[in-house]
Amino acid sequence: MATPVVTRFAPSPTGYLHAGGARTALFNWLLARHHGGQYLLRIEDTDLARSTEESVHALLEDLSWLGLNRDNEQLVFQSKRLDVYNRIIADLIRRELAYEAWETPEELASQRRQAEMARRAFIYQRPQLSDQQISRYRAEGRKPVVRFAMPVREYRFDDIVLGPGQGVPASQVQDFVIRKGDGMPTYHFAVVVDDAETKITHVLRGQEHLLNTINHIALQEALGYPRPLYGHLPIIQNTDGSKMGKRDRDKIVRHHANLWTKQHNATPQDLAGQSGLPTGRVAEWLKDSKKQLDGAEQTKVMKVIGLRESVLPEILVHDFRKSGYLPEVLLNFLALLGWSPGGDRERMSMDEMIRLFSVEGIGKSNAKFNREKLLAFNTDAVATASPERLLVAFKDYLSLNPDSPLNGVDDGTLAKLLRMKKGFRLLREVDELTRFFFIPDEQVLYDPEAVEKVLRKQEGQGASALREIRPVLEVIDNWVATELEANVSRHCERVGL
RNA sequence: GGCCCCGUCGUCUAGAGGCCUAGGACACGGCCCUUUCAAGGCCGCGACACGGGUUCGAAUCCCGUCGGGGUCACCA
Repeated sequence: MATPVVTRFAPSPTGYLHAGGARTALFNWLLARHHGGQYLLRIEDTDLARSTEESVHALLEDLSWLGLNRDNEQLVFQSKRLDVYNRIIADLIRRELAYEAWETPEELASQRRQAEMARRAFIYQRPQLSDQQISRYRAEGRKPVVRFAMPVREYRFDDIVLGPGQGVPASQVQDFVIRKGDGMPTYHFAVVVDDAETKITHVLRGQEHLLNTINHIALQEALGYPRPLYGHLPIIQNTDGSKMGKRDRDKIVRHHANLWTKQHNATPQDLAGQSGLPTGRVAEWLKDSKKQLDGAEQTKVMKVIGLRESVLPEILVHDFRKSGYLPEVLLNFLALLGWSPGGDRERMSMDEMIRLFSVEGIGKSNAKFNREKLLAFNTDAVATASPERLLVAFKDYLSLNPDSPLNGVDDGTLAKLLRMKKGFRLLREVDELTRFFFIPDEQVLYDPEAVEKVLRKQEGQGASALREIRPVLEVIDNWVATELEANVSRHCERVGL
């Protein structure tokens, strides 16, 4: 009997789940489900400055929308396990496999600068410190970090995606931090301890972790832990080849905000005032591309400058949900970014993916995120989805778009709207193209292109045709399709249209 | 820059030495349908990065070049 497969997804709660994270979660989930194993969820909140409780909620919400259910009832938070980590670290120090290091971040930064100027990679060198120096640092109030004394040798491991012999030569290994100045363990340490404790058998993660693996292996060897199988997934990129991240949206909003201030001869103060945000915040954000607005701030600014949600590329799972994609479609598409069941197979249900999933089908090269294809998948899926499925999805969409006038409309009517717009691509389209039913006439927005093309064409013939059809429709008692068709046709024949 | 990973149509990929005149999907182009926007139908354009080997035979194996990406945190 083979050992059961245990996988995990271990996000850090620093914001919404993004598409790349969702794919990592999906692959681990699929692997576990395919083998009838377990898929665990753990929260890696060791970064005190960036982790938030809201993010934890957002993460759970996104994961549950996607339907990637976990097998551990109790959520593990690393921040609540300090005693466990500290005990192990104390033991490593006692065995002289780890030690306290006293450099300040500034000192390290300057060492790195020197390395960079010398055009070589920075390798940390453990200084020989006397007891006096150490007590002097202590007296200064310095907080030491703990570093793992990495045995200097070549490290190699077999990657289940990239193949055998992955790793680095001895020249690249260095002692790395396992406990930070604030007392929290680093990712490298906590991940090794927790994976071992929960008996994780397979770790599928992004390729950005490939070289980290040697640190984890060294730690496992020092602690007598078994080594799970590692598989490093190709990275998801934007169409231009850059790494896909949430900055992409912020960049676009900033660009339009700057345009807006120019066109309206406005100041950052004006923008801040109108959007109800602190002036300093907005001014800094406008000129500093390293600063980012959070989701709520972004929405406020977009309202002021008249930027529509639909021009922003979706990056976060939340974005896709808000745009009106079906979760199973997102997952199907994400699965195909770096994995293929072989042959021509593309459109798959969750059950099919579980059945067909295998590590062998995971590719090695990076994949660019192609929204057009995702849209096409969604178009297909909503065209074949049952009315019940669509209604549920539509109501979910509306719950994320509280500003839509369709909120509060009864289910029967929503179902009719969905039927009426058959052939739609995104639920957002149904919303935007049918909201004229539910808002005052003067708020109805006309598509200028359509007005030109239809109403104004042939010297306003389009508009007058509509005017003339009105009395024809008014007198119809039995408001059904056949009746409408008959009356409209008769009218058209009469006036020669 | 050091180290590491990768390299089939514009994009995602199928392809595990002869099944390949390289298949599919999305995009794109044309035609059809349609007084909006879509959806739909038919047809088409389009790739093995380059150079050397190995072999009777290479997209598939080896080497080099070039190109892309990752990493070099008290972030994960």
